[in-house]
Amino acid sequence: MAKLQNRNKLIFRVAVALPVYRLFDYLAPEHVEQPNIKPGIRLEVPFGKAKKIAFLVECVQHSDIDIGKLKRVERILDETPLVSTKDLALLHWASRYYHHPLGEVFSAAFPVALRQGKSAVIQTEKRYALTEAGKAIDSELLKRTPKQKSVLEKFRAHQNSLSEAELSAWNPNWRSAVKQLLDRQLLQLAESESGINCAEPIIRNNALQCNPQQQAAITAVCDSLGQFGVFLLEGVTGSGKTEVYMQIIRAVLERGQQVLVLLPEITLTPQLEDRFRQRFTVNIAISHSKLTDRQRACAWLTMQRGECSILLGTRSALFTPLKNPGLIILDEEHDASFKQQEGFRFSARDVAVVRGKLLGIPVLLGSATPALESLHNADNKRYRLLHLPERAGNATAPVLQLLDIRNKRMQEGLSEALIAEMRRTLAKNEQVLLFLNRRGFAPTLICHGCGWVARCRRCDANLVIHYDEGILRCHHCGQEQRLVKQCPSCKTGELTPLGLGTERVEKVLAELFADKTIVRLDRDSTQRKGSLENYLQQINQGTVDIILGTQMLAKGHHFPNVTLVAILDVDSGLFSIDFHAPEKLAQMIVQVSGRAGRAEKPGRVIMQTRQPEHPLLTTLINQGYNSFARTALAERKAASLPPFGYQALLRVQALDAEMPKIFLHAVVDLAREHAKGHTEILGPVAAPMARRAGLYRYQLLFQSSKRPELHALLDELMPKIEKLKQAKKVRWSLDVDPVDLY
DNA sequence: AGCACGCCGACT
DNA sequence: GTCGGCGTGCTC
Repeated sequence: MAKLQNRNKLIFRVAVALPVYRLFDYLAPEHVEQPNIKPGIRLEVPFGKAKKIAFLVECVQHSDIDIGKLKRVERILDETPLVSTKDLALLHWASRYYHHPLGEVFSAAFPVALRQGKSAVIQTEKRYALTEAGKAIDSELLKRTPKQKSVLEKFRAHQNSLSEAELSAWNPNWRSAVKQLLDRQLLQLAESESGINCAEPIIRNNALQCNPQQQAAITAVCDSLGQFGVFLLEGVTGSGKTEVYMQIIRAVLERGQQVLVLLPEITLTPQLEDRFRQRFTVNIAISHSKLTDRQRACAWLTMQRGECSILLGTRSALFTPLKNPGLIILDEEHDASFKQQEGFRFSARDVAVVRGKLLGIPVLLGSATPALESLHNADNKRYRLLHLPERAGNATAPVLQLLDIRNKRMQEGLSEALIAEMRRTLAKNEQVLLFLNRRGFAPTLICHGCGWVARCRRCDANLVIHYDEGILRCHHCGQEQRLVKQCPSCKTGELTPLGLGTERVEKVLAELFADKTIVRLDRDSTQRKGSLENYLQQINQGTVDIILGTQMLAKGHHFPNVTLVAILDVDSGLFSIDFHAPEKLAQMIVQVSGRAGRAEKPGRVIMQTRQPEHPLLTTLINQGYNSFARTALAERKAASLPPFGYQALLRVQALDAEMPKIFLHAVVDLAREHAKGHTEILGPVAAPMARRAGLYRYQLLFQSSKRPELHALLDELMPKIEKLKQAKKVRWSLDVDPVDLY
């Protein structure tokens, strides 16, 4: 009966941004004819008591839900889909591959403003600039209106022009002063950045001369424009990858096509943007997490309409629609920040490759230290390897050496031999860079009397001493407490800092090199906005002698006058339980090394170690990253680990200590029903950090030598997991191709 | 994810 | 006697 009634009814099957796998059916709005309606458009639908934005997945004639219970779509937000059919196919693929709800995948592809239902018009930001009078006026004349004076000076400090967002970031109460300055004709409305028509020609004629390897790489990709192909550009630091990118981009632009350039989170320095703007006269859009929602929506829409030709962005920009797609570049492809680590856990690198395939365009992956997966794909001929062995210009590669510190006298992590090398370098007026991947003063506070250790109350972790702030801080949940003076346990023992952090090294450096300028670069010292840029400027002006820092030193920044790099504690990276750790350590060493010797002065890299015979280190030093990678790949193969096996990790956490385990046992029972011979179910086991931020954590690893078999299992399993009654009592998420097992 | 419905403790 | 705690269940 119901089925009869349902005939000829137009039903919209939609995805909403919820952590549920199923789709929802709605009656089409009145007077809507199917041929006009295409999947991908945004809709407003009544959902429970609220209204929600939904994405149309398909139009159907029949629903499994009783037609009387269907609600009607409230409003159609887009006349035509904002994403192409091919990109819709990409989103469906990603939802299937990562076993993540389609609505949330759609959500990730749209900028915040659009997924909240705003109309797809570009809200261009107003931009203000000093008038000629404003540039000329002596700011002292404004001293009786101090707010206007400070606004004027702000404009002078920023090339005389600022956007609304930039002003708001500086001082939220800028509007009245700006209005007064507009009235006084010291300020004017400037041309907004987007919407300028593409000027001819698209390139300024300032390309660099390329060496034969660079030329070969450019030719290889350019010959493949207009068709799918993946290229892995393996080029050491300073080998001129960016120049290769730019010359290929030029060829794409000349075909009237657009380029998507993806960069790791931290490397999105203005440096690359500057180089692109100097080279290309086309409109360039920028998209990363530090921009406002409006700015990101603007970048997304201008690319979608073809008003910009190049997009420079981070992971989340991957799904930006392109009117005329021509090329996807993903720089530093090995970088872990391309993997989204929460919610919809996707690898921007892997999805970019699939996108290139669907769009029929080349994908260019670049790195000095390619991921083992990528090298393996090159071995299989799935990717084509392009090699840039030479450093451009006269720069010579840095020399890597191990410094055996066994039984050596150490001063807060610095051996005497290293200190002597530092003095020699500084005497030549050259800079020294010290790398230690641990913030704070010391990672442990221990009682010399009774052995008590300062632990986080909410995590299985020690509290880190931050002397400068007078606190103990947990680096996993952020919890802080006052630095205690007396042992809370025995009340008598002496509290001793154990281990080494950047703060502690900074203090000893200040004693050992009292006449030198030392800069510490880590998350703590660069928290204030712009302070990192400030420090980098000081370093490049040569007013800094010793640079000390964490991970953030390893990426992107050029320090031309640094001739000595020291990695203070290379050993701590050698003994991680995660099988990715050797790869990450080798990449880190090579990346840090790349900071030295970029100019004509040769660079040296000293690694302090108590494991001077460790094969990872000796292979890397004597034979280079590629040989290390070969060895590591052979080990992965022997153990059937990725990329020779396929993994998915089900993570669970809950306030209750037992629930995660109980839930995972129920999952294992379900999984055993479906698992085939090539797939193993490992666990449940406690997560390496069994408690974090007050939640107890367990995990279950699926591992298979056959990817289709693993995915078939997950296809069956995930909807059933969702319905498990224990699932409501825990927070769970699936991570396909996990890159860290924490 | 929100948001409401639904049974057990400290308050006017 | 009520206000409200967050456990559980649903959303077309």
